[in-house]
Amino acid sequence: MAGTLMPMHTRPSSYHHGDLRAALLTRAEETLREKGPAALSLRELARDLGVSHAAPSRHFRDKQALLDALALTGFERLAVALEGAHGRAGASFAQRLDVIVRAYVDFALENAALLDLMYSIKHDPEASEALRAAAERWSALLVSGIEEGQRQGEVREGPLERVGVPVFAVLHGYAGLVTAGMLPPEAAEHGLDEVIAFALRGCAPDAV
Amino acid sequence: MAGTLMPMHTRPSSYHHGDLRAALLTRAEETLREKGPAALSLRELARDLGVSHAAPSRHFRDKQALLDALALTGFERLAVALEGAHGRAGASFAQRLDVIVRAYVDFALENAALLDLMYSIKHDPEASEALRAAAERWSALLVSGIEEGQRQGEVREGPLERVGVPVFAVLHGYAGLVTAGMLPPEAAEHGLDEVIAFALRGCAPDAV
DNA sequence: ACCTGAACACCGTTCAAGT
DNA sequence: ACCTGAACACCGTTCAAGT
Repeated sequence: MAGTLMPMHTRPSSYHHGDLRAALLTRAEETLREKGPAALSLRELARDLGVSHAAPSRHFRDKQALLDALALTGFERLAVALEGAHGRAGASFAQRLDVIVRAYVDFALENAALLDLMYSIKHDPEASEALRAAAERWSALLVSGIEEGQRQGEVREGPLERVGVPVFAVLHGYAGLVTAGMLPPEAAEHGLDEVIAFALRGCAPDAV
Repeated sequence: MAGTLMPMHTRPSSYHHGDLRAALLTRAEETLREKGPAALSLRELARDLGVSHAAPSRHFRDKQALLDALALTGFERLAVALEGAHGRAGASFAQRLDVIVRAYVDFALENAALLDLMYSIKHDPEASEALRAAAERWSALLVSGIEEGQRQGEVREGPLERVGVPVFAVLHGYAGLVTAGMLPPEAAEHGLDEVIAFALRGCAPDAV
């Protein structure tokens, strides 16, 4: 679909034959990972890619728009990672929860700065629509897992949002504590196992 | 419209007889609350307080130092709020947990931007020492609550860090989800009750 | 001691102009 | 269409100099 006659060998002066937008996002993610959010500057991004400092504005209205787009790709990658893990999980609720929790925490550890960005996006009425949709793609996985667990009798009854919220909270909170370095290393060691066991007890039906 | 009644009883030229540091922190907290972290600028702070833009550097080595100090005051206020709530709590573990969780979430809602800052501080070997101490002042409350609960037989046995980490995680995660606006209003409504019940089940001893 | 004023090297954003 | 170059109004940080 892309330019049929475009030479692939790079001519330095017009290297970005239409994919400057993608190149900006890729580079932004690299510097976010390597140097943190404070080091993200449109002008430096442009410099790195060999375009003028005004070029990015053709693809992102302002800096926030680039951050929004970056968060969006983050939610998409998170969804892909979790869907992959879910596909490899066993049939019981305990197995699915275990696999999803581990995949989420793995993603958080490998993309700490990006995850932070994802949850700190300003909620413009416009951008948040797309973001919420992307975020829901993976939380739907958690929700359907709980729903299935209820059918199997492994999860207590109750409205989905209610049973799901606490599980979402432990997950999100543990990932946040670990990536913020708020847990001493000893606690982080087996902390994840404890969190999973804790969540399972919290989800379990009342004894009869 | 503003000009005529200016003087107050403050001499505009040297109002800060030694408490510029405190004034900077107070004003920083206000603009953090009102206009968000992106709007925090040393130069604007100085302008607001009627000093030169170089004056803040006498009290804070750089911007990060001011943010660190701001986070520190945040942890101190959080500790005070939780200790107050804890003092008013009942004798059972369930009552103490309820009171602490609600106080934490209240603090998170009233100081969303500040809490964000508190947990996103760069961990310089130096600043993090004081920060960790301040953070531990309130988490010690949670830990001793759990310890007491174990003595009362309301909380399952196990090393403190392990039992405490999941509780800390739900708390932190729920507060984060709410302040980030990631929960639909219906879910936020009774979400807190569900989170507390969930945590209690997670802490409960195994049935015998 | 505490603060000022100027200077430096950066920003994000806008806009006429080039190709 | 896509990008450039200059311009504008901001930053944080440093430092000689004032009081």
